[in-house]
Amino acid sequence: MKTDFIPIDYDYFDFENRNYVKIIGRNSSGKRICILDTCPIYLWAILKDRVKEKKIQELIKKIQKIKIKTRDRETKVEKVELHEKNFLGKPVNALKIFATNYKDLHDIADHLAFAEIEKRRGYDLGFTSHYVIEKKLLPLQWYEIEGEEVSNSQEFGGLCKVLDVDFCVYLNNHTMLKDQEFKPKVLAYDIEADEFKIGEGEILMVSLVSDNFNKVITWKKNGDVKADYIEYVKDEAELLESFIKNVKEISPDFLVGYFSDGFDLPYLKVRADKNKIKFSLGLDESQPRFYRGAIPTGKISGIVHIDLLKFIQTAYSQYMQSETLSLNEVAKEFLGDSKKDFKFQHSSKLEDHQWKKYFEYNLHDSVLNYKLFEKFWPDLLEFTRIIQEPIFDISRNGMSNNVEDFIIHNLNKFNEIPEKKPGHDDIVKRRERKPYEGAFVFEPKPGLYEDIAVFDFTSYWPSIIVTYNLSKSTFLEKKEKNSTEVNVEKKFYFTKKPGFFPQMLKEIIEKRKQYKAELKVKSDPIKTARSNAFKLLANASYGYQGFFGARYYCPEASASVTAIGRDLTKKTINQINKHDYTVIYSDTDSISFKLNKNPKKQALELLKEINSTLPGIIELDLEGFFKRGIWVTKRSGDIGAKKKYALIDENKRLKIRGFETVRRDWCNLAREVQNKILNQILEDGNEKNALKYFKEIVKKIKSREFSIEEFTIRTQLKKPLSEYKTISPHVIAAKRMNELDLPISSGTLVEYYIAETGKKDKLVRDKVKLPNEPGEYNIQYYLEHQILPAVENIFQVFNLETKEIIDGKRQTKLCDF
DNA sequence: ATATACACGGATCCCCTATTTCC
DNA sequence: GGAAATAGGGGATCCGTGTA
Repeated sequence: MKTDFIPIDYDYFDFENRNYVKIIGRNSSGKRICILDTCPIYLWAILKDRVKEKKIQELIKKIQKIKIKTRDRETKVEKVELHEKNFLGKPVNALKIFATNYKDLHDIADHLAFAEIEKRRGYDLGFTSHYVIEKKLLPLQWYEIEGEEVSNSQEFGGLCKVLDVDFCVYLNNHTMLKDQEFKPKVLAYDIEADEFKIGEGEILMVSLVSDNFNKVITWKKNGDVKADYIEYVKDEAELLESFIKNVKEISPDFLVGYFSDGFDLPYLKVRADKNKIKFSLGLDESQPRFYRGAIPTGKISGIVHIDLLKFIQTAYSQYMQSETLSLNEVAKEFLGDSKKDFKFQHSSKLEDHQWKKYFEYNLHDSVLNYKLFEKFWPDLLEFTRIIQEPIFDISRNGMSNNVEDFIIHNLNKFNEIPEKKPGHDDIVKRRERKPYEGAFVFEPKPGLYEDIAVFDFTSYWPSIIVTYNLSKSTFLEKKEKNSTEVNVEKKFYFTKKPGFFPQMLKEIIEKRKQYKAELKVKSDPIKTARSNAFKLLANASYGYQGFFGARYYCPEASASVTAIGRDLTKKTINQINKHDYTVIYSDTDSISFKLNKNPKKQALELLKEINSTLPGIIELDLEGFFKRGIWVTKRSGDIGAKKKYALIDENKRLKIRGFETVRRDWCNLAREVQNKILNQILEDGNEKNALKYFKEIVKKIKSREFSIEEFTIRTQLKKPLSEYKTISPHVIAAKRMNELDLPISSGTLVEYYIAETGKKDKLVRDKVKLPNEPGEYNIQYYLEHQILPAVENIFQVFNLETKEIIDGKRQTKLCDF
């Protein structure tokens, strides 16, 4: 049969010792199709230089005879071919050694201890990656496929018969089609249970949201709530059965949750086990499979289970305003919507009239999940297409994995044999490496400045990698003729013959440029996010080379990137200073400078001039013009603080970096007060109003006019309690929570405040109280350790000693101004 | 489990010295 | 009067959270 087809979910199985791929997807009329296919499996044996033809032929014969007996099966080398390939950019002779099953590749590699063989590679890729590379049937791209329909056949042990799809096809050939829209079928879900620990309590309700479909399944009939979205069932067992039934009826491509890898899906599975119900969500009636990790991963056969939290974590968290990645905050930021108001209580404590709210709350969580998926779908799609791994993995992988997968799937264009993953010993050694020197940060002179321009290099590190061809495969052990020389601690040399990694990176940078251009035409949050996501992928490519787990680890390249970057930034600073401007500050790829009464147009001319001298694809861009900006001193000493500044543009929009205002581990009041003062000073151009405001605040604090919430300090636990060497206030707070049976773990955002104790406690931690513990905020602590530190350096710019305002002394210095 | 380095700043830890306390 | 305990100063270290 012939049809169009878009591959969505990839899985594989063994039949008669051979690997087969099982791809679930759709055609344009919405029919669900399963494709079965196989591909040759092989590894590479890279031969040493100058092995004679005769020797090679002998070697091939020897390898062809390899037979391996493992505990459960017998296998052999199927055939051996000689190829001319590249490895790390250098031409090599390599034997392509074919096997029956990809799981045998490791064993075969172990049997290749021949003197003629230099290295063995390509045995650690995984079958799905292998298949996609071999057959180029790429995820989420449209194809015309042709093959034999096997829907009702007994082949492969009757696999197709149990599969809940419209057609099962054994693939003969496929050609890529022009892109057309694909609107996936999405089902969002969310559960509510009494206990947080997986499977400890009963599941009270589960909500499901899809296109024109809203449902809450529950067995809690308290309050007799009537609503058309509620489906009442008898008990938890029926709830689970109804959940399975609903999923099967809707038959989504994507089942979407939030933290559902770590909560909803495993919870459902454990409760199903307890109720002796087979949790057969898969299209082949299989139960979800969980893969161990810090947080388990839940895979459902044929339906892509997406945990939005994971994708947001790797792709967006760095660029978000939200301080936590809770569904509520993320929904607020991306949807302008939030969770329904409902205070969690144990169901036994709920009164009848509260249940309606609970159901609505539960339903709305799924609504948010559904909407978030819609928001992120373009991004998931782009990431999947460019990286070429199944979306299930793309949505969960960290950035290093994404970069590496991108490389792996593009190696064939360069006739490259893949490098292997580092082994345990390599990793240990790599982790001991001293950090290489990073970016250059200019020490600012504290002060309030007027009329500022900010330039920045676009995708700085990646464009240096591309321009100077810096990577593992281009790194030279010794100086060669016509090579690039980089002065780091010693001299590093790189060939000028373009390497595959820099060339691939160029593609990512171009994508990023394209999205940024679109963003400039018309901005919306998702375009911003997408542009940032590609920026992240590009920047991660730089980090990747310095990452100990990378196949293409090359700290020499990373160190060279930053060395070149430091030089170029400094050179550009000098160039700007020479043109009658004054550089105030610079960090890595950005330079802020005073216009010194020169017109903006002139600064843009300078930008053009600089750009004409920049090498390769390196480009300097205008970040913006600003009316005023403030830089302050460090808390210790009187030198200018780096990574701390605030700017205001013509439209009174603030850009605050590094200040306590943007740090979540400071109490709200300190952050608010600092924000207002920065805003006021930058708007007014002087400190008068700000100072008046500050004095009022101090008075109010002293007369206890604020509530405890304003003083709550939030700090995240970054590891298990037992691993802390220093018992800091947030550790004490966490310990207290633990005693009260409140759930804490690595990652928990601990909240506490510093209270009056009446005693002469030396340590801050002795004054810690949890938000709901009765007490009064410690006036002295908050003034001296939160409010004052937040504003002191700002007023110091105007030669004001704020300490005296707190102590209530007369303001002598004020008159001096 | 894990992209990199640079940077700030609070709180505690730890060592040393000076002072106080105890017998 | 001498030894032990305590206080406090200051630098080192831990820790969380930013910027790029």
